[in-house]
This record gives sequence, structure tokens and C-alpha cells, in this order.
Amino acid sequence: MSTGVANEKAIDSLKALAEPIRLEIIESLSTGEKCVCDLMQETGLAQSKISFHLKVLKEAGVITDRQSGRWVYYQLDTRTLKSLQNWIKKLRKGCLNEAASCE
Amino acid sequence: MSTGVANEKAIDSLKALAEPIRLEIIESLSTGEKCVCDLMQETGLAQSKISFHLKVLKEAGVITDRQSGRWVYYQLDTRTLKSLQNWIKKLRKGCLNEAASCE
DNA sequence: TTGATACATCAATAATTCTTGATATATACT
DNA sequence: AGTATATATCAAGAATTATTGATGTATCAA
Repeated sequence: MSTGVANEKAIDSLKALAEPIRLEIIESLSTGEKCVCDLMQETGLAQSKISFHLKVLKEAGVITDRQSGRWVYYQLDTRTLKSLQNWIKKLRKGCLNEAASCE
Repeated sequence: MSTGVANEKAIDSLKALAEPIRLEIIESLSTGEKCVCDLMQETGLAQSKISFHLKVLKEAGVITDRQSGRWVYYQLDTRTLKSLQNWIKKLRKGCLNEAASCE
């Protein structure tokens, strides 16, 4: 089983993480699933702003969502983070283009 | 010995990596030290553009430079990448704020 | 010391991304 | 049906980042 990602996927993940508000959101989600309203309370940020950043994160595959009634719950997709971690490892070791796990 | 980084450092590294030209540069450097002229040849990009992106990478601590005569050689700083890798691992495991290596 | 090479930096513009306030949509409650 | 809540989306503007071509600076070679 591969944890590899293409560079474009990696760039999407990196861009998604590389923003303070999104990072705050992600850190919050790392303790468990949250709805937008939870995130609003925790961060004190405007709803449209949070939704904007959640969308970026979701499109990058860093989080997933599930609707339940009026609420939408967001959750980290740790597989994406694991892939990214592995991608950085390969980058660092100069074996990004090799299929195998490297070294 | 810690490989930990503060969030701001991590964001700098992430931003630096999250750009196609910079990633191309980094991939090239992952096979060894290069001068700007090498990078120009390999990528076919304008010199000012390459210097611009090298500066971003350097300020983020992702690469280091050394001058030799008329040339400036750039090299990956794999320690920064290792730190970033570890930071992502911690983020994924929800233990970013714990001192220890986690799990 | 003149000319060429390697690179950095700058100013102007272009492109991208983020913020804000408003409006839209869907669900649930009464 | 009517109202309130949770969230998404949108359009306009603000802010940040990238590109381009030009110029500056240091080093070397003739």
C-alpha cells in the first residue's frame, strides 16, 4: 500500500496548511470532529470566513465533512496528512520519483 | 534532541514548498548543490524569477547558500524538512503542543 | 582597466488569495 | 405555513504574492 502523492496533490495540501486560520482550524479538528458553529465559538471568527477556509481545506483533501441535520461536521483526513508526511520524507531524501518507500 | 518547530516556522516552510516553481527548484536541489545558472539551464526560467524564489526558500530556511567566486550555490537544508515532517506527524496525531515526540 | 559573467534587487504590473457584508438554501421547530 | 438556525456562496474590495524587464554589484579574465 502506497502513501505516495503526486506533486500537485502535495502542493494543494501544503497550500491548505500554510495559512494561520486554516492551521488553527486544523489544530482544533485534531482533537475531534467539529461543526462550523463549534469552530466559530472557539475561534471567534466570522462564519463566512470559516466556511471559506473549510472549503479550501476540503478541496485539498485535508478534511472531510458530513452533514447531520442542520449541522455540518468537519473532520481531519489523517490519511492525507500521512501522505504528505511521506512525500516530505521522500523530498528530503531525494527519492520523490521512486515508487518504493525509499532508503 | 528535538526536531520540533513552532507553527510560524512550519507555516513559512509550508508556504515556501507550496509553489510549483519553488518545488521544481527544490526537487532539483534534492540531487545536490546547484548554482543559479544550473537552475536556469534546467528550468529555462528567467534569472530574476529564480532568484526571487530562491530568496523565499532561503528566508524560510528550506535552503542555504554559499558563495564561491561569481557563483552562489544553493543547497537543501534537510534539517528543516525533517522538522517539518515531524511537525506534520504531530499535527496528524494531535500532539503538536506536547514537548515529547508523541505516541 | 575594460568587458563579460553571475547574481541580486527594484519598480511596475499582473495574478492570486483573503476578507467582508449580504444574500441564498436547507433543515428544523412551533 | 411561518420563523429561526446552520451553513454556503457571492460580489466587491483589500491584501498578498508573483512576474517582468531594467538596473546594480561583485567577481573574474583579457
